[in-house]
Amino acid sequence: MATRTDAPTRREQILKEAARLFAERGFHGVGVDEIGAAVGISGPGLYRHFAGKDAMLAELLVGISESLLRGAKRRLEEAEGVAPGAVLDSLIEGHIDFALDDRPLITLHDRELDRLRDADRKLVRQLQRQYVELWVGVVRRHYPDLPEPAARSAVHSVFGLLNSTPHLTRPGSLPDRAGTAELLHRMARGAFAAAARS
Amino acid sequence: MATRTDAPTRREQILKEAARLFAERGFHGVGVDEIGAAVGISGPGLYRHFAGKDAMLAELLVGISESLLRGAKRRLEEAEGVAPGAVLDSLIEGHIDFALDDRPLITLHDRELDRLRDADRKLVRQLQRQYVELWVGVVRRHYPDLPEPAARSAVHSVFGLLNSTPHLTRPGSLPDRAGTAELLHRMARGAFAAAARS
DNA sequence: CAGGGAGGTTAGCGGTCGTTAACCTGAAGG
DNA sequence: CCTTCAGGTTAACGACCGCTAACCTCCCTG
Repeated sequence: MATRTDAPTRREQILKEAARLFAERGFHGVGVDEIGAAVGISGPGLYRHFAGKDAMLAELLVGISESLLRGAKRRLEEAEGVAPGAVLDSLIEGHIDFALDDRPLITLHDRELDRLRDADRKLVRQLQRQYVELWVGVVRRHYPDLPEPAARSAVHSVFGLLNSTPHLTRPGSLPDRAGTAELLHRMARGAFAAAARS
Repeated sequence: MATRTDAPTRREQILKEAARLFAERGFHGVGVDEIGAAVGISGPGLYRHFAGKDAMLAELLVGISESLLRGAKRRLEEAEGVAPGAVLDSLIEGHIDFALDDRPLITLHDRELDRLRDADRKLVRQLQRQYVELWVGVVRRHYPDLPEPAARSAVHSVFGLLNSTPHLTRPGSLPDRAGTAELLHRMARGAFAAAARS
């Protein structure tokens, strides 16, 4: 995997700033002029790169959903044959990395879905559903006695737990990334274990 | 406690519908005409009851925060002298009841805070902080070895877990309220216990 | 039975927002 | 050296939105 060292393209700059602004003030609370100003150009200049404001949100949400699902699939394949508990740990770790490193995206992910055009929303929902079902499968392999509906609820709840990071430590980045990650990981595992103790 | 049987006032109708709409489409995504239509009057008619759209959101958010804090204080007092674990259970139960019965409000509570005027936002934040600190105190009494910053992070994360209910079961009300509540309760307890296992 | 206030109505104003149109500019390529 | 084109610019349009103004209509009350 070529960890990119080249400068980000203008499109990428725009997406990054748009994500931050959308997460801070909501999709309808941000004007195109603000997004443009955040990357040093003026509002209408954005239309050289995107068809419209909606298209930016769509690309962000589809990108997140695909990235989450792709990462989870990769971790599932890599863990072929190992203990199901280890696979679950790997999924949790991946989700925490995402939540800690791409906080605006995680926020948008479950907050602005309904602002999408029908086709895009369907796609994002489908990707999200696949991601959830992948988790449900792993959880049930590790806790065979946990009924499927309960497992699905538990997965959603653990997502809520892991996605709570944006609420911690408002402005500056987290004080102790490793410690926070480890605490979240332990809590997620504890929550699943408690869900399985019928 | 006089469980009210009388009809809701117009103000209350408006607040309820506004909460639902704000939660569904975001504060900026809802027009006053829509809110009016939801209670059978037209947009400007709302101004007989509220100073403006901002005032509705402010009243909603202050109301939620006060209600949560008041309930938690009451539960804390009622549990004078009992085991700290039981107090924690009572707090969890209260928060779950709120999350299950007032889903739009719980959604607004951590989503639209930044749309408030400065004075209102300060007030709501202060109430939220008191609520969190009350939880932190109870958690630390039950798990004395858990350091305070970790306890605070754990409380925020458990809120994320409990507040995830709006994401479960999209349209209709939950299939099994009691079962859902019990699952959430167990998971919250498991998450706290895991956080305390250094 | 006057009258006055509570709670509506519609018309419209001023501002903002997303988007388009028309134009400009600097760098690359034949 | 001329052309082209990617990537900007400003001006402006149309739609929408929050809110006010002006008016109406019951219903209660002295």
